[in-house]
Amino acid sequence: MSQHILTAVAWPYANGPRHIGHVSGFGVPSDMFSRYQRMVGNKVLMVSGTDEHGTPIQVQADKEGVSARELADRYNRVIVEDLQALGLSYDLFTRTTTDNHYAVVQEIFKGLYDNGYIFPKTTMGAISPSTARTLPDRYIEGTCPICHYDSARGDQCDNCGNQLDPIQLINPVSKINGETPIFVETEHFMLDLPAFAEVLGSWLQSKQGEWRPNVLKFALNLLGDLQPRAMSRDLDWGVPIPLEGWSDQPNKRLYVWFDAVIGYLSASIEWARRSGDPDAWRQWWQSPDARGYYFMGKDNIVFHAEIWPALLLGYNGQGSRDGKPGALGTLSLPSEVVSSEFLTMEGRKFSSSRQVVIYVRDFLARYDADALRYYIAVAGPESQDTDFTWSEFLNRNNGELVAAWGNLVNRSISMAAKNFGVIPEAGELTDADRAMLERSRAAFAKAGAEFEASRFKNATNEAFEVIREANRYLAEQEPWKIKDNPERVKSILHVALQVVDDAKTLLTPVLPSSSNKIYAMLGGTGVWSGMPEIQEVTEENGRSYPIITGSYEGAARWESTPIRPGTPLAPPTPLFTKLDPKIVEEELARLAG
RNA sequence: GGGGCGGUAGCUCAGCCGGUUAGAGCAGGGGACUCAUAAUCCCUGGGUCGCGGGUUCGAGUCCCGCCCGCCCUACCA
Repeated sequence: MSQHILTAVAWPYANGPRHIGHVSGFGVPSDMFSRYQRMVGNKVLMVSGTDEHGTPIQVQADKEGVSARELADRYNRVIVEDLQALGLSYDLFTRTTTDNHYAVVQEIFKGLYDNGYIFPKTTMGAISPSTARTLPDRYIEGTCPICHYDSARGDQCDNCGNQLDPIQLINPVSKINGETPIFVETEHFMLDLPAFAEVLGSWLQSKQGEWRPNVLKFALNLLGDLQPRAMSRDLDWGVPIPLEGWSDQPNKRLYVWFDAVIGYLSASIEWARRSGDPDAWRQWWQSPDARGYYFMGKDNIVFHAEIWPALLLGYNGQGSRDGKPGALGTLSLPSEVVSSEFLTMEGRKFSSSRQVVIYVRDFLARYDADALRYYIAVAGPESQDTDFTWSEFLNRNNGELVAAWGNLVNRSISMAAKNFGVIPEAGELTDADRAMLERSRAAFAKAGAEFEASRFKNATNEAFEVIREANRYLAEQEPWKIKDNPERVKSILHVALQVVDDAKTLLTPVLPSSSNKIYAMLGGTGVWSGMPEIQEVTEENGRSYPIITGSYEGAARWESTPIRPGTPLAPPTPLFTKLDPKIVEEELARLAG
């Protein structure tokens, strides 16, 4: 039975290029999941985009002397190009600065407001006297009033760990320009999170045994101490507040996180409009059979397991104040929140400023996308922090991708091409032949269950066990030694090629572009697993921007497909590039400086 | 300070509800083979499962304490 699956992928923040840690946390895992789901016949809608509002972008833009929009435009394009180059199969990758996004965000805000879940509150905020801009707590530093540590942040003291209000700091200064902030009264809209405590609690309880325990535990733990949370900021770079007396205020905008999570919905709506059926998004958001999977790094759990569900519940009128659904109708909560851990770089945290980083762009300039995808699949931060090292990358690439998998493809096809020029027909099968074929067929159920559960390491390893078994099979059968028995050689190579074909299917979610190549090598026609493309689109207001989209209706199915004897075979060219061990030192030198 | 996660062979990691001699891949050592990007295959050495207690007939596997690393702590996405 075909199901509708929403793959909601965390939105990369557009204040700079993204590094391989980012894509290992959400991009590649969500793509492997989506490709697998499409192969089993489900209707996947995979959406994301760049997150472009908020203070960090404004601060970065000020530093560079450009407008926030110019900065966002620049990095939106860089990120779009990088994610496309990685082969991430978004149905739509858009951005948060579109008219559509603004409209959807404002609709959600109004729905929450009308249902009584958002209320105004006056608080004290810090502003910079020279720019008149609000300073977020993070950007204020001073002496801790409790332990007298001299570089406590406005929100918390790193030394004693106490949470602070920036107004308590002794000698507060702006981290941006060193001036002393002034504190003024300011009015903001608060989301009434406590009104959702009960319904969130029972919703989370119902996910017991279904979600990863770390995500669930974390979310349940937060329930105990829910406080109203500000959903607006004193800033001009953001979505205006859609209420009379507020919408025209140049310095009141919705909090960036409020608008960012709504992107999943707005992007779905934008995708539907572009597809020609403006209501098509409802099949993923309003059908009780549809499932929504959200992929992100662990730092985002609170927004996806707590705040986003609360926003949806409030919009639906399902919190303790009740209410009724807004104009879009009742919206579905996440089915699953899949959070990954963090990748570190040669034992250290990624840090752009300290050059402990490798950007996706730089990586792809020197290495193949599938090489990175493979590393992430098999050694990524799936259930715990993992360390990226260049020597591990070299080993994985040369020892596994090239030596085990690439070589199996190469030796099988090249023997068959050289001896017969076509895919040979099998004669009578031996026990060993049948065992080999059975082993590879059995892998579909096993690896499939692993992909379904987002356990990409296990899924990939299952495929590699088939590959190792196939190399062993060839070593034992020794077709090169029985040239006098061509019928037996045909059978052996037929079996080997069938297993190669199966393994390329098993690895399609992980290695789409090399699987496409193998598909073509074995005589496949048309598209096997679709690849994303960049399209330039123009808004009604005349602004144009790049999106990632694509048609992913390929031939790829999650099953063993019989190869067709007689199909012409050309001598193969290597699939993967073997790397010179010298790259390890070269890359380490780049890191250092 | 509070919460979460992790600490298993040289390296990267598997080890659901506790159950026979603790596993894989890579690296190391020895051998075989030559179809293949000197790839592949076979054999092999190697572990006080962070530390200390406890529960149990029996504990990497459960409980308590401690040490170390990482993440979050809600105005960093």
